[in-house]
Amino acid sequence: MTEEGTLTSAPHTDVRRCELREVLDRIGDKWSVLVMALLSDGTKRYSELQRAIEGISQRMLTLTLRSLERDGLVERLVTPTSPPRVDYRLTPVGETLSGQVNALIGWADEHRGYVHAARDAFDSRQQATA
Amino acid sequence: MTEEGTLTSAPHTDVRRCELREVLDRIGDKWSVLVMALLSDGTKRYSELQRAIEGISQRMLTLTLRSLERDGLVERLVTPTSPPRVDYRLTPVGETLSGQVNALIGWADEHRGYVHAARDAFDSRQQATA
DNA sequence: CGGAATCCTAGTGGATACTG
DNA sequence: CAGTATCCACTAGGATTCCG
Repeated sequence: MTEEGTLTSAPHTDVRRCELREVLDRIGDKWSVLVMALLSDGTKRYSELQRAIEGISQRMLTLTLRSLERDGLVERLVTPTSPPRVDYRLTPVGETLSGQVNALIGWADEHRGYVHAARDAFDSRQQATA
Repeated sequence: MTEEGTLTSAPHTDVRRCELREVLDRIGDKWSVLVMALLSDGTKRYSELQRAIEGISQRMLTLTLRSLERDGLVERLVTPTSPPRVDYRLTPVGETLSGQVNALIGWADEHRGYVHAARDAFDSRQQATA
């Protein structure tokens, strides 16, 4: 311990850093939470998701669903008819994460005005400087 | 309304989609929440953050701090001495977001075992197929 | 000390075409 | 319908250098 105490703070920060990164890697991507938000309304087919999300490519929808399935947050239900039918739904754990995300949306909802105002103020300050 | 009702679900989803994207863009990047987590322990200097986060480049630390400041989540306090001293701290709103992030960490903590297990199971299933 | 500017690479994700 | 495969563009972010 070469003279710490003043610079490095609470060691628990380091511990939590790892899992923090994990969640963020999980939900921080472009589509995962959007898919989960839709599935929180109930089971949906692949094509339903594709149309509902609008802007997502087939590639990304598939990749997103796969990784959600891989992590046990979404379940894939295949009905081997012709044409095939595949439904997706949240697992119980997926629902809990969806709940957390909703809390985050709540925060955004509550503070969006503040953030936008701060942003505008900052930008005009910058322009004044430039 | 050209035959909806069966495919597109709850319209509130669309509404929330936007703010959801905004929060995620805000906290989804590589460093923002890490910086906020550190600042939740109290005011810190630029160099303290740089050493504490370890792995962050000067460029990214500066960019991260700037965007957090821009959104009114972090405050920048300059002491024009020589050499200069700059401190950063969370704003009250920044603290509330930090709280949300902590909730997310809580979720990760609680379910990390489940997610890892699901992941391993999925991967070995894939390998069996291949 | 606390940055800004420039350069460059790696990974994320879009467009398109093809398949069971 | 529900994907897979390939190619390509963009940008987040790292390394380095310079500045007040």
